[in-house]
This record gives sequence, C-alpha cells and structure tokens, in this order.
Amino acid sequence: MNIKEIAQRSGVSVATVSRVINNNPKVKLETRNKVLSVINETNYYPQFIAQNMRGRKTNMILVVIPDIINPVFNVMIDGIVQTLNLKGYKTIITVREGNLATISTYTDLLKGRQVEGAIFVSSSIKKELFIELNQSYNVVMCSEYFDDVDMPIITINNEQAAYEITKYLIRLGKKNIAYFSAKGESSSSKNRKKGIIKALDEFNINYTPNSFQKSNSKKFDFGNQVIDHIIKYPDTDALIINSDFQAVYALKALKKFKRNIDIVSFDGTYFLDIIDDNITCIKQPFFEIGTKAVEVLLNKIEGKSYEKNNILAYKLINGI
Amino acid sequence: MNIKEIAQRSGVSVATVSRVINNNPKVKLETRNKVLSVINETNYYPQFIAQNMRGRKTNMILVVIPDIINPVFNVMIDGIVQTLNLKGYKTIITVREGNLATISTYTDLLKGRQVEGAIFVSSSIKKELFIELNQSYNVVMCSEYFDDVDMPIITINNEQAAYEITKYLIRLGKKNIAYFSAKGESSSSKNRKKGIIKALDEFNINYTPNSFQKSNSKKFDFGNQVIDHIIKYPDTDALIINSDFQAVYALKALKKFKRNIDIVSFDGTYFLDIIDDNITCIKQPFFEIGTKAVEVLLNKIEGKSYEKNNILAYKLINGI
DNA sequence: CTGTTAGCGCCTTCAG
DNA sequence: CTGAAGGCGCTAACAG
Repeated sequence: MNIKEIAQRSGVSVATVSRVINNNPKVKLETRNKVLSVINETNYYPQFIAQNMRGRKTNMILVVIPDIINPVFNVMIDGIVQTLNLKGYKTIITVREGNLATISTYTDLLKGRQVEGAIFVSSSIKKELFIELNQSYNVVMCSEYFDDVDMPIITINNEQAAYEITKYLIRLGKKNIAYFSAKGESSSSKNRKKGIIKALDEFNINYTPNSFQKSNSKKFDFGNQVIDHIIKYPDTDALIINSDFQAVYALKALKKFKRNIDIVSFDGTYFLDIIDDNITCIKQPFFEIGTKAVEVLLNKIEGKSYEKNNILAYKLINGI
Repeated sequence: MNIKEIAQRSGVSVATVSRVINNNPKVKLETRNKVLSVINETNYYPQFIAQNMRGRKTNMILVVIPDIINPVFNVMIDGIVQTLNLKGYKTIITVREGNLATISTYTDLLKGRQVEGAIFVSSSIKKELFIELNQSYNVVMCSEYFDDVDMPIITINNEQAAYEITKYLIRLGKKNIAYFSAKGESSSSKNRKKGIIKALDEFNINYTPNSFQKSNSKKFDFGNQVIDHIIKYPDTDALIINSDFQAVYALKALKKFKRNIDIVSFDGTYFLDIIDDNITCIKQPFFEIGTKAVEVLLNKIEGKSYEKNNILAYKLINGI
C-alpha cells in the first residue's frame, strides 16, 4: 500500500494525498475526508524512509551508553530522553557491548543520516573515532572528554571533587588511602587522581603507586579485588571508589573484615539508598548532565552557539 | 556528497560505484581501486535511507522497555541485545516515559518500516495498540502477555511460582500475608494472585481484599507505603513484593520496625546481592527471556515456525 | 483548492 | 565488465 494506490482509490492525485498526510490546510474538507477514509480502510501509513528522502529531518538522536547495568547511565539517559522528547526528538539508545570497537556498527546511523546527531555517554567511544565523527557530524560526549580535542565539555570538576573527598578522609584521620579507578585513562580518573594527590601532598600523607589501583572489569567480582588489596596492604584505612556500583560491592565484601576501613565513592545514585550503610560520596548531577548534553547537541545541530565548558555542580554528601 | 559525484570524480557510472559499495565481484580491480580511493578522499558514505528505498532490509529491531531504572529490564535488554548482535541485527532501545500512550511515537518506526520488528518488554504497551500492530507487523512481547490475543508467550509460570513462595511463607508459620503488586492488571500480577490464593486456601489461611495491595508508582516512596500498611494492619507478618526493586526499599523501611515481618520478592536480580540481608525470592531467567524473545521474533520475521508457549524455568532462592 | 512533474540517493535490470 | 535508464514512495514547486 503506497501513496499512489491511496490516490487512485480516493480519486485524487498523489499530491493531494500527501497534503492530507501532512495536514496541509488548503485541502477541501470533503476531499480530505474522502482521502482519510480510504487511508483508514486500507491501514495505510506513509513510509518514514521515503519521507526523509526529500531532505526532511529525521528528528532522531543516537545515544550510546557504555553499559546498561550501571545506574549512573540510567539516570543520565533519563535526563537525555526526557529533554529530547520535550524538544520533539526521538531517542535511539544503544549499548556498547564490551568492546569499544563494535560501536562503529552504530555510527553507521550517523553516517547513513538516519539520526541527526549522537550523544556518547561517558567513555563509550574511542578517541580516534570520536575525532573522526566530530569533523563531519553533530556529536557530543558527556561526563567525560578527550584532551586536545575541540569539543564541548559537560561534566563536573573531578579534580576538585576528589580533592575535597580526600580531605574529608584525611580529617577523619585516615593515613593510607587507596583509589580504585576504572581501567583505561579516562578524563575523570586522571583528574580525580590529580585531586587526590593534591590533598595528600597538602597534608603530607604518604602514597605509593600501589595507592592507585585499576579495578578489574568484572563488576560483580570487584569485592574480591578489594579484599585482595586489603590483605596485601593491611595498613589501608580508606578506599576511594570510582563508582557507587563498585562501592556497594566493595562495602559488602569489606564487612567481613572488622577493620576500620572507610569507603567513599563517586556518583551518589539511588544505589546508595538501598543499602543500610551511609556512604560518603560525591553526588554527581547526572540528570542535568544529560539535559545539558542535549541542549549543546541541539544547538550544534541548529547551528546556534553553545557554551563549551559546562562544568556542573556536584555535592559532597556526608554519609555519617 | 552522493553517489553521482563519486561517479563523476571516478570517471565511471553510478552503477559501477554502486557495485563497488556493495562488493559486487564483477568490477575490474583497477576500476574498483579508483572508485575506492575517491570514496576515501571524499569521506563519502552511502545513505542508509536511500539504500532502503529499494526494498532492502534495515536489519534493525525496536525494543521498548517500561523504564530504565529497574534492573529487571537491564538484564532482559542484555539478553536481547547480545542475541540480536549475534544474528546481525541492530537494536534500537526506547524507554516508555510514564504514559503508556506516548509509545505510539515509537511505533512509527514500525509503521514507517524503519525497523523490521519490535519487542515490547513487560507491560510497555497497551493491549489495543499491541493487537493493532500484531496484525500488520512483526511484534513480540515478553515477560507479560495479553489474554485472548493470539500471541507468543515468553514468561515463567507465575501462578506456580507464587504458589510455591506462598507455601514457603506458610511453612515458616506466617498467617497474615500481604501481596503488593504493580498497578494495573498485568498477566503476571493476576497469575501470581491466583497462585497465592491457591496456597492460602490450601492451608486455610485467612485473607481479605486488603491482603492484595497495589503499589503506588513512586518507586522510591514505596517504603512509606509499606510502613503505612503495617501500621494499618498490624497483624501482617509477611510481605510478597512484586519486584526486587521495590523489595529492597520495603526492607529498608521495615528495618525500623522490629516485628517479625518477612519479605519475599519476585525477580532475583543483582539488586538483591548488594544488600546485606538475604531475601527469599523467585529468580526469573530474564536474560533467557530476552534471548527467547529474539528467537521468536526473528523466526516470525523470516516466516519460520516458532514455539508459541515459552514457559521458562524459574528458581526459588531460599534466602536463609 | 488540486494536479503535473521533477527529483531525493541509491539499486537493479537490461543492453552492450 | 560497464553504462543507461527506470523506479523505490514521497514531497515540493509550479501551474492551473
């Protein structure tokens, strides 16, 4: 069933049918009704793809998230989807499955003009690919960014946040603080490390390369890694964990040990609400990061100007 | 940049360029190389939409989930995405934002032939709309189903599961069991209620309409609702909660009361791992439900036969 | 208010 | 092995 058949059955031209479909006001009511009734009878629906052939906007945005389990991304997606809906865009969400490389399957959507732009959440894309896409398409990354790339930044001041939360631990009297960050060199991990070191230096607290650990990828096993670390470095008295998701597993594992080890974490998502303990954390404005990312992207798409440095406010939530 | 320009720059016809793009073997190596180099220089990429105009497959599947916060859907999505990837399909995930009606924005993808089929996860679509789509498109629903609709079923035996978990509580000596289910009349809630009543009847345990509560929608506030219920019906000694997500909030709220109230839940997701208590639950095979949904859908799309009644095995995980 | 006509970018016969 | 030409379903001038 296509527009031509509808035209024939209605006894009008395809142009008229097209006008009816697109709510063009200059169609006689009588004609419109006739066409509409035929459309109804035949269950006809215009082919989206064909409509787009004539240079129409698709009004679709691609969103790529690293994984679907971490609550961080859920909250960000919430902000993104709600804002895009508000602006009349549809959202296509895609999960990067483990391998960073496979994401190219989805960037086809961009290259094939199926979507008008893309938001890469956190570290869901490799630097090289981002740079390439950044030249020809409307793309935005949020929560993380790449050094030496001309791109808008939508994140918090990770260095400052890490500095603050480290000072918090130091004030509690902690002397052997370890930081567990994600694998790879993300902008956030790097900046957090800087902040931590700044605080440690300021208070003359000792640290070694072993104070900075990379977490293994198997999230559910993170607890074991933490235990191993505690056993290997028994002086450890505080842990800074890169995400709530890992922090809760670390905490659960640690409870078996009765030593005075504090855990603090980044994120501050609802994950921390469902456990009994109160974890001190840096609460990130994930919803707003999503919102802001959409704003920047849409401005880019529409050729408007936009703020390049979007450093949003975080909060240190004191768990005691 | 389009195929015509590439043809001109390469000194060949558009047909030849098209052949190169589609790896048609009968192009002289020399010609192919020339075209390829031009494509490379110009950063040309064929327009997906235009390719599809000629009746090609889009190889994209739409997945609609009710919300993005509940871990249940994350796990199911995982199963769906992984299986679709394996089969060479791309997945477009969409979140139903609150209102069931707004999902029609996305069913356009189906009607507009942008996707070849859709998987509606749990209760992410209204019965009427599903029935309508079910007539003309390749759609599948998983975890839930509609009565009196000719559709494949991919779920667990909720009645049996509820029956078992209720008996578990009865054996513990519970006499006043309340069931909190989601709003609306989903197939799972209905069947679970049946199973619960069957067990209660079998052991001559009393119940009233108040034993069957509908949870309010504000998930994070669910704890308060539970507390209210306990205060209003102080004899309550056990709660069957419809989902892990709610169960953990209920549990946290309940801990303030020192009465002997047990909580059991449906789902058995990783949410239950991160809390200290061990909750007895019905562990659903969400990953497999997702996998099976894909299998059924692809068979439908390819006109193959498929199993209509996919009742997957659950497990009663004893929390003690 | 309505119809005719020319594409949108690509693929696919059909000739050569 | 390659090119010319028609068409996928729809929209957008341009006439009338």
